[in-house]
Amino acid sequence: MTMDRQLLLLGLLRAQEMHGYQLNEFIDEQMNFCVDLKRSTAYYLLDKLCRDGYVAEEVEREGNRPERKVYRITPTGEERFQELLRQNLAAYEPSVYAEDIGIIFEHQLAPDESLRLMRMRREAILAHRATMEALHVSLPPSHTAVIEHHLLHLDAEITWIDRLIATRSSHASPQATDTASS
Amino acid sequence: MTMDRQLLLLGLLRAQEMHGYQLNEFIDEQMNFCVDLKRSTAYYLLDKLCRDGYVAEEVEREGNRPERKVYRITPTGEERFQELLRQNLAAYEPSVYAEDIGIIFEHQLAPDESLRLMRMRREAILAHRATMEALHVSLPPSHTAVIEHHLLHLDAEITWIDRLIATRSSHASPQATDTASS
DNA sequence: GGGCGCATGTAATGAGTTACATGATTGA
DNA sequence: TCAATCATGTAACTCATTACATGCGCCC
Repeated sequence: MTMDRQLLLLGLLRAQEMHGYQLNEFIDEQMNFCVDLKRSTAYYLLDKLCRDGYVAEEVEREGNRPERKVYRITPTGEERFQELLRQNLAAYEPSVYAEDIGIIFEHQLAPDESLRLMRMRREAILAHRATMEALHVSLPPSHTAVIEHHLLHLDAEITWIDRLIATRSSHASPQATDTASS
Repeated sequence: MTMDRQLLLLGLLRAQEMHGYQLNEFIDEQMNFCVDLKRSTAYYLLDKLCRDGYVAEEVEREGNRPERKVYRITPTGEERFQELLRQNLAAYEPSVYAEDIGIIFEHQLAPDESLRLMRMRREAILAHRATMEALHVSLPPSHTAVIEHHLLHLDAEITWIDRLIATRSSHASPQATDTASS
């Protein structure tokens, strides 16, 4: 949602004033694993925050480099940050999962094929989990809680797909049942 | 994503041809817990599926009731369904979680308040979990896998927030630490 | 005749992305 | 001088939602 992106930008600018490019770099390098925010969208949002009075922009130029707009949070923005943060921490927004739709219709495929596809998904999840674990050591400890959050959800996803694979296996042809363990 | 909504509509129409209102009712009553699809959006998507040749519409009127457009899947639509289903089952799309953003800045609140807010969220999650469990018995067995999916993710969410609450508790004032157990 | 249910939409808006445009500096 | 990096944006588009519009039938 929009509010979370607003919270993110305000929170980052609160810690340190920045220009757009710098902010984008930071997000791309440090937060790509938990937020999805395109560069132009960030510029667009910064502009909006500015129009709403939550941040102030000041044009600056350093030597002969291209001019940059430095954004810093305003007192109204600080209030907004507090409000959004409290809201975010206290609320729970039920998610929708794309996986659910497929599962509703899954039984319309032959068990063998269905199994094959679900095993592919399983591999994809495991691969993603491995990269998350790697981040665990490479990123600063401030990210630990976030990474653990992702790992827990990934484990939930694995548990679920494993159950599905197990129940489907009992309906599949004997050859197909064993492919994963070979 | 769009593709999953397309898959959903095609899958439902594949099982049984329907008119828009009927489809909307079905989704609202049987699937509101796992998909979020507004009525006008459904009409809009049906129209789009029609223009793309995946479904055919036929105007029908029963007695004197308002006329309705009955949609049924075409052979191209059937192919599309197969393709989307296979794609959905085999792929894993990493999620982004709104909760992550709040946690990144959580330590900027006083531990007492942070705790209070996280406990509120915990309650909200538990409440939602209870309604999910209730669905478990009230909905047809075809939904079992989907509900279990949600329950697993909800449990992950609870485990996570409990850990956060536990670590935060050690920094909070003694009175605040115990509020939940009273 | 008044309100509810059936049935379909449109118009306006918002949120976000993609692809492109611009122009300067730096280093090979 | 050519490519890469720094830095900012716009224009066009898609997707989805909200709020509203319409009109008939049915039942009290």
